[in-house]
Amino acid sequence: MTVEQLCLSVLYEGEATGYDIRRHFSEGEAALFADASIGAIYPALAKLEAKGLVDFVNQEQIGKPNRKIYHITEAGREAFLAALREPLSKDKCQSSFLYFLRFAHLAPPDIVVTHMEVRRRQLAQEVDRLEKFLLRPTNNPQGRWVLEYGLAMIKAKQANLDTIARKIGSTLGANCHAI
Amino acid sequence: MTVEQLCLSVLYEGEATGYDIRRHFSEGEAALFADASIGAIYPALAKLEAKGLVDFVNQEQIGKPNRKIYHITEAGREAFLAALREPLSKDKCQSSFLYFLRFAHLAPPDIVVTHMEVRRRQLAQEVDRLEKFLLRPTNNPQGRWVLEYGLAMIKAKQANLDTIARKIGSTLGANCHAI
DNA sequence: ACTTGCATGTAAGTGGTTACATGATTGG
DNA sequence: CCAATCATGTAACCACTTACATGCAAGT
Repeated sequence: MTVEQLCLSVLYEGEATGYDIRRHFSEGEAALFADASIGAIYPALAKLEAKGLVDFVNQEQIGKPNRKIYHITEAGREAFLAALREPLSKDKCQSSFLYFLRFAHLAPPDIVVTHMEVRRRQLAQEVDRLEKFLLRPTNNPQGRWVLEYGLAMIKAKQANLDTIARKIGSTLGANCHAI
Repeated sequence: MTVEQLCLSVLYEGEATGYDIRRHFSEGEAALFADASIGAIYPALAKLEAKGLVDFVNQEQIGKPNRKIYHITEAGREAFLAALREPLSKDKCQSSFLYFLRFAHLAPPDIVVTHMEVRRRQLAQEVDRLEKFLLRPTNNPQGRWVLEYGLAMIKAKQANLDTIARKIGSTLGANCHAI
């Protein structure tokens, strides 16, 4: 799952600019399983073009910057399908929130409360976002699976957060080592 | 969540060698929210020692290599607590499995089936592992929260996998573009 | 005989991130 | 008037991964 492969995967399903691809991984459904920053996407697209896996058309716009609209080539399709047959690397997840929670008894209670509230808000927002995606009728089955997976994860996180929130009062009150 | 901070967090709760710390993030509960490779841990410990945040005792063993047993210093404790007050970076998750699933209709059906089976086995294994951890009576409340969180996530993943497995036969059979 | 576990460490290479540069338009 | 959105790109920097080097003991 390098940025190059991720770009190819987006272009497999349709034309896009670097900027479009970025949005895919920040706001789109692809954000559920990967990330790609804008500073990584542009060099990746340049490399893909050098390899002949993608090409682009320059589109001039009035009042807006030019866009390079990228398309996957036949060689690109083949490369993508070939990559899909390779063994999967193991999933990684890195949660600063969970790390914090693990040592919550060492942090000032007000910070704990703030982090919990922020988390709650973020999760609710994410549920909204995904449910809107699911309402759109154009999703293919695979896209829906991913969205449903994401939604299930977030709802499990919400349930967990509630459980912890209930426990946290007594525990933190009792043996808080923080200032 | 740099490797240095992760090392500090482990040493805050007790002495450990670099090797011990590695196990913490590969087999321990900390694996649920972070990762740190052995090649990153040793340099991190050296830097922490240079900063005076940790120190170590050399322990010679018979029939086994020497161990450097690291301890956190008072300055180290302060640095760790200070870091705990800083804003949280957002959680990242990268799932090759989900990426594959998103494009499963383009992969040969036998590969899809294999990946699903491997996934099922991995999830079951992880449930076992976490449940054993939860049986141990020595966990502090925060440790238990993390474990329960991890368990809830995996069970949600299992439920989801079952749902998809049921759907996958019809969908893949109908519009498989793969060879 | 071979692999795995224990245990430390280095060094080359990679695959990013972050910040910067540019610039017009739209909205608060 | 300032920030954000659209849009591309570069370059310095960074943290980490991977592979290697070493070596003994115990299990298969």
